[in-house]
Amino acid sequence: MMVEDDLLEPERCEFIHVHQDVVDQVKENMPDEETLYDLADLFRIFADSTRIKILYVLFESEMCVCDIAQLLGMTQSAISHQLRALKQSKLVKYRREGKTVFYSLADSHVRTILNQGIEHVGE
Amino acid sequence: MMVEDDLLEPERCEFIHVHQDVVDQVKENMPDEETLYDLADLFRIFADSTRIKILYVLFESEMCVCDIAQLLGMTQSAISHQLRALKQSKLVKYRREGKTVFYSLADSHVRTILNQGIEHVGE
DNA sequence: TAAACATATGAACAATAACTCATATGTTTC
DNA sequence: GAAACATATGAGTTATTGTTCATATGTTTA
Repeated sequence: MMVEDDLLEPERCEFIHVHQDVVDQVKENMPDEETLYDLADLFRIFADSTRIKILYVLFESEMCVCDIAQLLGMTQSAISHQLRALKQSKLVKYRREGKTVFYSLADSHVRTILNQGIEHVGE
Repeated sequence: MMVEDDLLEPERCEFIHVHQDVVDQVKENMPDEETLYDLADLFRIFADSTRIKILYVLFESEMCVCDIAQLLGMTQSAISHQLRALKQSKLVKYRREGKTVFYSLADSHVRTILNQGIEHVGE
């Protein structure tokens, strides 16, 4: 009739081996769940080569959607969708000038993050 | 009989507006395709909160798979799969001691990248 | 060598996401 | 106001991925 608890978690070992103070340190320094999800969402933006290309383009100059599409050899629609993602993550900002919308980098962390990435992959 | 070329690319504007020297700068500073894919692959590893948690855990101490699973309240299998991804990206390294495998951080860039991310999301 | 334990991994499933296509919105010019 | 242009966006399709489940591999001890 009674179901044993340990039967429900068969894949984890029973005891933790590291010292309690390490466990405490981990819990103290671990960001809260919400921050962790925000972090993952942010890095997901960098996890696509099209978006990385757009960021590299914007390193040089602010630019309209049309020019970015031309430069990267992609459709206006595809670029616009990706700019939306970059905008939502506050990595780029924009200003309108007549029919044209100019995008530019919004954040100084972008360069550092990409540079550290480049260093890691070894280029 | 002949199909016009411009009918095949209806979504891009015809001309590029920025000056040629900007175009040249972009092409000069843009990493090559392979590097861009490697970069995207690297950031894809950071794009998951489970893997970020594992990295934060390893900030404190090297640790066995079992302890990481316990600490994060997840199955051994799930953690092992993610450690594999982290290993393949050379973000963690491991050493075997009897039945136990200890994982630790392999790269100093990890902290910088995560710290910049934290700063960006504003914590 | 058998049993117990720690870890790794293949397959399946559900969820997410990039691009395309079609179309809508916003702005300027005639 | 209509036409032309620049940009944005919803829906659909295909591809990718995180977790679970079952099981395999590797190590120690009896």
